[in-house]
Amino acid sequence: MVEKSKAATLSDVARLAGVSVATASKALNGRAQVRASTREKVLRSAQALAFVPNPLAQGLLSGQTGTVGLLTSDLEGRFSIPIMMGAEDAFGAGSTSVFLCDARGDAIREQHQLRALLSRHVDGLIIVGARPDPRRSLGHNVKVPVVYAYAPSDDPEDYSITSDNVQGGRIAAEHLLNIGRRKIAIISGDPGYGASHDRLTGASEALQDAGLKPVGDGALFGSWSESWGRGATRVLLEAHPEVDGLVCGSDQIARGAMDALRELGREIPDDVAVIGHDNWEILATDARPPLSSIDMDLQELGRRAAGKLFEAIDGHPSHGIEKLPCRLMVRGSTTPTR
Amino acid sequence: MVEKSKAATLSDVARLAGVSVATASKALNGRAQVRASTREKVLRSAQALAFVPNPLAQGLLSGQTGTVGLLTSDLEGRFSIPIMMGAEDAFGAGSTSVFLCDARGDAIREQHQLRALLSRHVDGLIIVGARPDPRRSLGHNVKVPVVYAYAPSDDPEDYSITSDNVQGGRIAAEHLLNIGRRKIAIISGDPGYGASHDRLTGASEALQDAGLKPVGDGALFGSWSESWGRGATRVLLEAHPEVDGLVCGSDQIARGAMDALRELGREIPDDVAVIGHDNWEILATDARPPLSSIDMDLQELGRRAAGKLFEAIDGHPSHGIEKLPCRLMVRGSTTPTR
DNA sequence: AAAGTGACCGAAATGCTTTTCGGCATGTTA
DNA sequence: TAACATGCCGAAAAGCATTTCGGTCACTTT
Repeated sequence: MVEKSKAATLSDVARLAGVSVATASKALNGRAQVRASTREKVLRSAQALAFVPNPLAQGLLSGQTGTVGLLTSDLEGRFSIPIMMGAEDAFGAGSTSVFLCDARGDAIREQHQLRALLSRHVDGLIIVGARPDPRRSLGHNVKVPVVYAYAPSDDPEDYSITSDNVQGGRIAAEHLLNIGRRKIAIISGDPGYGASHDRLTGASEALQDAGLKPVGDGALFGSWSESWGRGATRVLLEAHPEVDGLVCGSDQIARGAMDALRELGREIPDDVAVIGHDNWEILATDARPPLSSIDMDLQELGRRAAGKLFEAIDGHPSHGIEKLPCRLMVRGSTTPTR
Repeated sequence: MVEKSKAATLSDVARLAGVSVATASKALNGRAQVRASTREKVLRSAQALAFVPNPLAQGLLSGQTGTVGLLTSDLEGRFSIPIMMGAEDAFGAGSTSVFLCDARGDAIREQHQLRALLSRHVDGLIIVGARPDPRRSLGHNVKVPVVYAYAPSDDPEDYSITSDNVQGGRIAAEHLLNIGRRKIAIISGDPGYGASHDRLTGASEALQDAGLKPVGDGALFGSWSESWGRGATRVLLEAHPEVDGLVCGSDQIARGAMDALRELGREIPDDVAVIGHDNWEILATDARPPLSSIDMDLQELGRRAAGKLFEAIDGHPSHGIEKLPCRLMVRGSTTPTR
């Protein structure tokens, strides 16, 4: 019942309805020059045969294929996935299908995939980066609209949408301020990532606006790992035992920090409140206590990217870099019990 | 330089080469009835124009589109991703493109996506499940080859490839035996998952083969969470302090168990060795000590699924359920230091 | 020299849908 | 009633690559 034996064609429908294929086409597409009764007949025939127009033939004629390419530089990256979901969500709702390609972080491979997609005459492209730092533009000789998601293009003529890490860092720190913390330290992530610096900038600004400075020198860079979180926390607490709030560059770092705090005998969140970044559910919800975090709303980012691509395909392209604000997810690690 | 201004067609090539489109086609496709010098001319023209045959036109004629559908029931599930990568890897190497669809675990939505894929005349389908329990078959009225990955079909006529959880549980326990542990307990996961039972079965068999029985009653079911791992470990150690090895149903459980063990003052792995399942890098490698685990080799599973789908498309379908063996990943949690 | 044999190339059909344009028939107006 | 307008439908082309089949030309054979 999923598919008829041999996929009915338009001429099958026309024959059954007793009209020409031209008339059948017009009837099905709502063209004007068809009598109501004729249209009715055609529609019933199409229904009976479970007719679905062949997209290949349609595309051959119109030039539009109803497909888009989703080219990720790295499928492993957990950030690409929600973006893909959002995009797939937005497209799937219409009648657009998504070609998935993974470049494995390899530029050669990316070129290859790109050619494959273009040869299939995709109507547009979404380029999903693995990390939120700028990447090289595909250039203007690609004749279909392109939207860059997560990793913005280095060409301001392109349209890119990425996460607002400065704002994310800001609301993380503001949240700790809101629950009354004043001795707030910041543990950043890998200094090779722009996101590390942006998040730090945002958090620092928030503290500054409150007339405060981060405890320590505010430039604790390391890696995105739990062990860095543990190590940094120990060093930090040794030098500044007065710390009562910790803004961490990622959830992994926060998990490590929480481990270290527990081993140092600090209660979370009563002695020290901790907030992470990324809202990586599996790490955040199962922590002790559950970890508050900053959600980058990546699925929404994917949806927006898809929406912008649609607009560009319809002839209304955007330009520049759009930053999607992050959202605060409050959990036990910043909900004082006393 | 990525794409010519307007996509050269075969007749452009033919005109430039001074031959007919028929001859040009034959020359490019290696057909016999073309003089070598003519073929040469055509090839050069094609090169000059960067000619790529339009897959739409090709597909219209041949019935084959060079596309397959990848229908996942749940993109969030971290298990689908490596499988997709493997499949995309296998297809991308050839000239097949992959349509990605996410059913969000909804049967209605799945039907919708399925129709969309079939209307696009995909040459085959890979159905990726979110969990390794059997799922309903799509049935035989789908006229293209179908391969089920991770979640097997309930119809033995279909071809499915899934992870061998019994074998995975077995090698986990065997590994602990190999490093000399004899008081081994098993903490299973969610009893609603067949994988929980299978992994338990495998581990129990291994112990039995060694003339041992699992410490406790061997039926500790709970959930796939860290907190379950913590709780179960505490209960277990209270009743059976002699435990020296722990087979956990997942890496999350193992992480929880390790937390609890540390709080109980047990050294890992010297007092108690711990092994998880799934080899979820982010949890396993950053644990203290790094967590040994069982890798389901999901990327290979995806590649195999793609390979089998190719064979089926070529007219050589397989049937039944194939189980892909798991691999042991040894890390610090089972590498005694004294 | 006439008939025959390959080798090689091109016209045309195929696959399916959409669109344009011409044509038929009915109804309307002078 | 003749001329015209309108509404509706169908033939045909376009979009592109592939394949079949018929045809041309050069060369061989008798």
